[in-house]
Amino acid sequence: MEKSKKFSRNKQEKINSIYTTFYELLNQIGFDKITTNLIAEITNVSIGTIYRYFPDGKSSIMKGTLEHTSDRIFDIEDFNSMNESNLPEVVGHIIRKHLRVHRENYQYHLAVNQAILSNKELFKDYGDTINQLFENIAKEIRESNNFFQNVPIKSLIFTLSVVFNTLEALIHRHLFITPIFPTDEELVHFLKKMLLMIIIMS
Amino acid sequence: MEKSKKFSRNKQEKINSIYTTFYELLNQIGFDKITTNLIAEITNVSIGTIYRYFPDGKSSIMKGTLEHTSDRIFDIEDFNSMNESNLPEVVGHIIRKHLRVHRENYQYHLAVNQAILSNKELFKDYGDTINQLFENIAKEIRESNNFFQNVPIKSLIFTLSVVFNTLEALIHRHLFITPIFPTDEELVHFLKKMLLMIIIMS
Amino acid sequence: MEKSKKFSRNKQEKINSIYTTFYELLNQIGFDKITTNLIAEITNVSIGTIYRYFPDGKSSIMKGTLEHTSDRIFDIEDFNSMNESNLPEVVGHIIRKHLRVHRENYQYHLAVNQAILSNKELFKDYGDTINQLFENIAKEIRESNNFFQNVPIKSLIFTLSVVFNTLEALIHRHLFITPIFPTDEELVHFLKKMLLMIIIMS
Amino acid sequence: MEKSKKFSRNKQEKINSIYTTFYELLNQIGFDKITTNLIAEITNVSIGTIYRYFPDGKSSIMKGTLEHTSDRIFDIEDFNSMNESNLPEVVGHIIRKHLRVHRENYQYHLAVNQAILSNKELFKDYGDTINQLFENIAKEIRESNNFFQNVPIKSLIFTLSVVFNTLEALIHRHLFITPIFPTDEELVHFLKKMLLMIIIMS
DNA sequence: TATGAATGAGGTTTCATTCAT
DNA sequence: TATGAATGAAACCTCATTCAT
Repeated sequence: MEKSKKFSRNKQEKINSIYTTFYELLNQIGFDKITTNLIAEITNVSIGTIYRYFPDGKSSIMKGTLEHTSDRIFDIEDFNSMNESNLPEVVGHIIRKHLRVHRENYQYHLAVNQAILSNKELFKDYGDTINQLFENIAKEIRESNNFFQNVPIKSLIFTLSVVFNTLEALIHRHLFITPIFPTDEELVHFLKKMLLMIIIMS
Repeated sequence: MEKSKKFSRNKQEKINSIYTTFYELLNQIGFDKITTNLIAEITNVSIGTIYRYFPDGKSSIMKGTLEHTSDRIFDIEDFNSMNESNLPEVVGHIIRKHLRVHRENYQYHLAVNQAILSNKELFKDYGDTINQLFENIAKEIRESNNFFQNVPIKSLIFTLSVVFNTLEALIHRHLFITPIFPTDEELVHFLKKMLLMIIIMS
Repeated sequence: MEKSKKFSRNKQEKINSIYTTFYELLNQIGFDKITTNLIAEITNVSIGTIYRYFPDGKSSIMKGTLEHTSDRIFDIEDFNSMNESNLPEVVGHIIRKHLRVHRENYQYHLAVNQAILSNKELFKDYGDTINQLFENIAKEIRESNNFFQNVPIKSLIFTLSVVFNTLEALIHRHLFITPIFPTDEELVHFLKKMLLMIIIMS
Repeated sequence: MEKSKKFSRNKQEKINSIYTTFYELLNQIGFDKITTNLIAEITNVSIGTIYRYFPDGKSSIMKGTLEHTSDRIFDIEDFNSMNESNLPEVVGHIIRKHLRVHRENYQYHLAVNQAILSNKELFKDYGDTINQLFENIAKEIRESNNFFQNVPIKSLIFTLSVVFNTLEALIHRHLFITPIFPTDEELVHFLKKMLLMIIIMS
């Protein structure tokens, strides 16, 4: 009954299902093979509608997806509970979590990387979003955690960024290019040492 | 009749110039914008011929290029001269060289990464080639350099591999995803500390 | 509630602003690039409303604009002041004015010509309007100007029509197809001679 | 038998049939309604082939057609036989011929005008072609016809051009916009007077 | 009566690949 | 073997028009 209507009006619903379809397609066939027509067909939305909400087509949707799906990169709680004694433990936890998230959304993260490589533009805003996130985390952990109080805020943000980039870079290579260590646990062990060193040295 | 004959090259010559053209085009316009017709035109070889030697077109050529151009990842000489006292210096040299090579062949390395992500198959042989290279380097430097003589060969290979992967991972992220440090020199400085740590700790 | 009500106009007001928008758009971007959606957006009227008043969309609006904007082709005053001695002067004035109006509304006149060529139907009424105009002018100038009193009315109308057509034809070609003379002033000079000849010979 | 071949190779034949199809379509449905797909379908040539020979699609074909069909605008013979005594006769002949050609290819000339108005670019080269033609005619008639010998060549070219433009402008208006005279013969009579005047006055 | 979200036919163009010569 | 003209599927995107609200 609902279905027989030719024009169904529910803007947000449509946008969401476009995102959902896109996300699923990323996992199923990868960024390169996705076309606007395919998205339209699967979402059961007309191409016109897709271009109404995403004027640049595929790349607009990818851009939106990056922000929309913007997975919790770091949970602030992890940092808040951090202190001198549990530092290694917390860092280990963060690494493990990060690795797990990437494994669980393997195809998605692969596709995001593909998308970034084929269109750096896409990543511009995402980069800003992440930097914003670092600033927020830095502020919060300095407030709630006296362990970080005498670290200058700028320095804290920068350290966070280097840690994050190192983490991402090595996990990316390990998962998508070639395994750096025979087991994930060895990678975690290695990363723990590296990241602690970065934190301590800065 | 003999005179009017066009300058005709033999099979291998043609294949080589296809590779050359392809490599140059990668750096000039990037993987996405290369078309088989363009390769044919520039190489002065017919499309038919291209498909004769590379039945899958562009991706065959990319695959071949990966093996063909397999750039000297590490120069063995760099390692041979290495000893306890000049270790930091040599590592710094290697990092700088690696970074420079990637910057100078930006599009090529970008394309290689794209190719790997979209077709892991392609990377299989390349991975083996690299592992082979590590073994060779390990053997050679143990022979020529008493600094490494009491390190077990397996351990040496493994350390080389971790160092290389870390180096590649961070340079890749710095160049293709987002700059990790404001300047290349800061990245080099950071990498130097990291890699030395890895070497020392192993 | 009353307060939040948008400023709403009545039917005729809307139609008029659609015409105005259309006319401005013609001169700004040309007929081809105008879309119904754009008209709606700029006029601040919904597309639905546009289709309510102009069931055939763009071409309806063009048709209406032709009648609505029916620019003063000839100012009767110009003729009224005409006499044997100032004939060349007045003719020159009319030509210059005509040319200026076309230059100033280049895109509009271009669009009108395009519209006529692709849909002669559209021009039917316009043609009648113009003929009516000639009759009116002929009558008026005969009444107010004894210079034309002994010319038979039919003949006067016909002469007016030939003059007008010649004028339009040459200005049209000069502006829209290819410049007939290097400068506008040379065209005016040429047209003056031609039109005077036509007038004298008839 | 011939038909069963999937790939038939006859470059020039294909180009010619594209022109033929285009010309016929101009007469049948007009420039605006022609699409590359339609041309391809009717000509029985793939779209790819069309774009191989006409890289800008429709407008390339129109451009080519303009040059290809470039109807004999003036027959040089008409001018060669011209002298002081038969001038009116020859001019009349040229006008009648011109008018007849336009009547016989009404739709084509209409379409050309439409095309020019919607894309002036198209006309650029055509304009040059015509100017070239005037130069050639001017040279030839000065050589073969002592009637024109003491007219400066520049002046002759210019007069030809003004005559041609006036002729075209009025015929265009008479045929495509609104009849200037009740009968063609009256138009011819009028044009004859006008053109002779232009020739004499210059 | 007014709105504007939604539609989708229809146009343009590209390029990997085939195949007649 | 080599050639390159020819193919056509498939991508992109626009915009006139419809219709649920």
